[in-house]
Amino acid sequence: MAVKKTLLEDIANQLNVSKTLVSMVINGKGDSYGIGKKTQQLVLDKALEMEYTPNVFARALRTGKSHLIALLVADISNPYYSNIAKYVEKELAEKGYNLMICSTDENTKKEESLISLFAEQQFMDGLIIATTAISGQYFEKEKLQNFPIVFIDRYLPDIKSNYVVANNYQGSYEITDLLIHKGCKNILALNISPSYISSLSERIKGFKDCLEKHGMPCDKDNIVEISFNDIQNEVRKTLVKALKKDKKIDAIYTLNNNLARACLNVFNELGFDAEKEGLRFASFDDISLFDFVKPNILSVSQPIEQIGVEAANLVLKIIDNKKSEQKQYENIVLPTSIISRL
Amino acid sequence: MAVKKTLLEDIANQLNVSKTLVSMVINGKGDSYGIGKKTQQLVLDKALEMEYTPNVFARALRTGKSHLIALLVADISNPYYSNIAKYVEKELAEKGYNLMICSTDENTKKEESLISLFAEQQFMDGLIIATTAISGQYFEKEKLQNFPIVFIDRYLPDIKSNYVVANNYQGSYEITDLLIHKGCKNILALNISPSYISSLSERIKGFKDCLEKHGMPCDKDNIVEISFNDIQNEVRKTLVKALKKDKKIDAIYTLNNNLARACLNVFNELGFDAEKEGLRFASFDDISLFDFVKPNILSVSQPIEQIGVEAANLVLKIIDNKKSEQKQYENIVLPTSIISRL
DNA sequence: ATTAAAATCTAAACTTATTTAGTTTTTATT
DNA sequence: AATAAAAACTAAATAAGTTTAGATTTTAAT
Repeated sequence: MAVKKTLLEDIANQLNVSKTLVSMVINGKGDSYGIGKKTQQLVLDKALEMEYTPNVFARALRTGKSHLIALLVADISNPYYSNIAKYVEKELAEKGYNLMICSTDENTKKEESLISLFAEQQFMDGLIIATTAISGQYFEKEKLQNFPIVFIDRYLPDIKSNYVVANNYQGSYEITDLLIHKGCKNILALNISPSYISSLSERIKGFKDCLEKHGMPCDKDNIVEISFNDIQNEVRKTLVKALKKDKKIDAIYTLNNNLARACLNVFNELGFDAEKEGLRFASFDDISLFDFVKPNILSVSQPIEQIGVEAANLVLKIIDNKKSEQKQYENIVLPTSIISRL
Repeated sequence: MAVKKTLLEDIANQLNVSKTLVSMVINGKGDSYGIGKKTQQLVLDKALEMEYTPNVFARALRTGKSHLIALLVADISNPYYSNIAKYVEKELAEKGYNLMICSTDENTKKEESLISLFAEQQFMDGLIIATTAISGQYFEKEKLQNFPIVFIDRYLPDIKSNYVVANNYQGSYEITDLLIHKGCKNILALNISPSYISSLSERIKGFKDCLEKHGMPCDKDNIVEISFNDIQNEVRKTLVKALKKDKKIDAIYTLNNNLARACLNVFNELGFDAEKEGLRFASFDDISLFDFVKPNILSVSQPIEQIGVEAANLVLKIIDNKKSEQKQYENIVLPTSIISRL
């Protein structure tokens, strides 16, 4: 009934050679092990004929390499992550690796249990992660010390690590600068809490520094933290309050695409026309559909393809370096660009 | 230097029992194999203390089960797929399975090689796929006969299979009906070629049937096929021509979200204001940002969460049924809803 | 105190590859 | 033809679990 798979041994039996030899040839080590040319061809032909595909598990068990890389993100349905995932996958596929994508739901416990599953028994050869961790503590575990990890989007300032991130500080500084040049005097920045995440804290820093440089005050009312679990409601409350204040705001700057979306929803709910009211709207993260959204969105675009490609190559590099024991860290910071839509 | 992992045997040695016993207890089969209660507790405690995590490969090699499900989609950065992925992942995680997501780039060769890798050596316990295949031929391969596969989004009419799809026919019929009720007399439908894909052909059928029912002509000019590899350019050409024709079109209906995006791009390029020109815009697939896009988009929304959840459960069900040898197919067709935005 | 029955536990086989440490065969040299 | 060197090949160990078949040990019954 069930078709049984072709094994190395089946090929060996058909050709009256050892499975050792077959294994060597299949793995392209025929020459280095001094297997005769004709024999090699025979094996290759027979393998094709019998539709041989190696058992991934037996191979990984023996070699300790799975040729799998995991990508852990908070939410794969977020276009920022799913676009990165696309490029990571593409780049890895070219190098003979498969990618396993998992969502952690911004849940640190889930993140840790996945890392444990993936790393501790070398299920994965490496890991690319947009971590939700507060501190680097978990990653200092002895068992993770030798495991190739590349952080993307965010890094953990308290530990040494390999990471690939956008220049969040500069992007944020520049978009703030643009708003100010367009005449904005009272900008409301919406941030996500928990805001310890490096990318967010740097965006905030860029925002503050820019205000300061222009001699503009930045009181508490200018930055509101929205808690991740209740974005929509908290944004609504915040906007309703901010829009009817005496000292009217003339720009809203959301620190990520989820917040931008939430704001747009509130505008719709309230029937608020930002453009008519002379309110500028800016956001970190650029999404392709922003091109068609009203009001116009000024945005900071991250080099998504580059982040994906660099992260993939960095993790492979670390895997290669593992043999040579020297441990050093690479930190890649990529420039953002401003999409001005005016 | 490198920390060595805890093995079953390490636990066994510490407790002076056999690794057989440890394995049984770890797998929750202590009772059924008649292992004493105290012994079980000892093993569990020791395993925790030594931070034991089983080697996934050794286990999978012996049992033939990996507890991995693969999700193959054409493009993970398409929000339609990434949203489905999110729910599939969530549902599977609850049942103790991990999901591996891969993009095929609408490339049939890549799709086949991934399926071969995943299925033929039981790398994966099951597969959920939005196939790019033209026919069911590849899936009739003997080696795939016993492999749990669930099609999503599209199915292959020429073979029996398990699938979970939206009711493309009805969704398309309804949105066409809505356009007509709004007074549209000359609708331009943009389709993707290759259009043999079941979801697209059914959408076209719904469109045509609805026109016919209303006694409206549907000549060749009403449906244009855009080839997948050059969407943007072909859409531009098509629209430029259509907008300056004598018999002016009064609605555009794009058959998926990629086409919608391309149309919006062209509107922007041309500075064409659809609303002012009295042109309605409709699209199959609803994307959350459509809420804020100008012109207003009438759309067919697919039950994304439901598709993900049903697909996950169906593949698990097939895996369970495999033992009992009876082979029957489940075809789940879920209703769509119209988002009218007027 | 035996013996049978029930309760616990274990040795060894098994999963499918890779790798080590050889062995056998062929070729070249004297 | 004998020997050394090179080329071609292989048996067995190994990776880390699970499962089978059977061995002990304990308890219960006479």
